Amino acid sequence: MVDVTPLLIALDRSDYRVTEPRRAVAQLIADQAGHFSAADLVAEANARRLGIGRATIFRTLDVLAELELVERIDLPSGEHAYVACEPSHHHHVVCSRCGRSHDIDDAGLRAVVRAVARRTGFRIDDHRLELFGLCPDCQAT
Amino acid sequence: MVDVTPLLIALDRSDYRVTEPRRAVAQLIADQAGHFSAADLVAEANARRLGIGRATIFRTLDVLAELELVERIDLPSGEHAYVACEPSHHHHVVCSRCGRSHDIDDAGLRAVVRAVARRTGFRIDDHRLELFGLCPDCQAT
DNA sequence: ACGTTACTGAGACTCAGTATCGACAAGAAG
DNA sequence: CTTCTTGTCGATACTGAGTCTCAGTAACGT
Repeated sequence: MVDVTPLLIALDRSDYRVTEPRRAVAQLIADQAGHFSAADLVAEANARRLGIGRATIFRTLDVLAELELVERIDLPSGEHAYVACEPSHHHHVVCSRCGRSHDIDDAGLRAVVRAVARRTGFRIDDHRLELFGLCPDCQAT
Repeated sequence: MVDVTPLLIALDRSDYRVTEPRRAVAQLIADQAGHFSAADLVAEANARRLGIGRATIFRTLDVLAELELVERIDLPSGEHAYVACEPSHHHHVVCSRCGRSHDIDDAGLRAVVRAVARRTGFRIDDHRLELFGLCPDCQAT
């Protein structure tokens, strides 16, 4: 449940065209409560009879991932999923019950990366951190 | 290029049976230089005419992952891969050039996890950290 | 050596993601 | 407003990873 407008604004500012199907997919994404898979969007698009092709959904997800409006995550189960997020480098805590995610910033990770680089001699270019657990709401229930 | 024996010993100690196909798959894994995919093993098994079924390779990988003798990782490209490793909780630095990986321990990550838990209110149960970069050898080249 | 039962290979199957292609529409230019 | 270019569209065929089923087989406790 996010506002669509930021997605559309960012899309407009980019070199990609703002098309009807892309608006629709952006809306679908904004309506997702937690993380979602491409298949979820396809199913939802069909349910709403939007007439959007499967390929278009995958393509739009690629575009949005490219613009960092959406991020690919890998669930512990190994499945691929996406979460809507702010366009800046960061990581996510994902609730394994309701699927909602929070963005988190560095939180000391840079130091960890540096420590590992020093110990192993690797030059570290990229990293991925994903945290899974229960969000405050789901703990309460 | 790892020794197979630890794999076989651990397999023997477990409740799983030590079968010929599993020995063969363990050997294939021990022969891998860096990370590898299920498809790599299938191809290699065919090349060596081991007569091992595709399903068996997937099943054996599941077993070894269960025993934590092998770990599933997700490459930046989104592909699934595996690395052989010591059976204890830890993370990996993966060389994006040669694919070799090093195990790393905590390295301050626990503190990061705690910090995130405190800030977000999440109860964090599981996490995944993967680092990608160039190993010392590949930097030199 | 025997019997239970986990394991196996073959092959059909599912499902995510990709490639292709002719039709279409977004948006720049006039 | 019209035209033109070119990015994008939906349909559909395809690929390739991973799963499922099942009848036959082999591991290993007794």
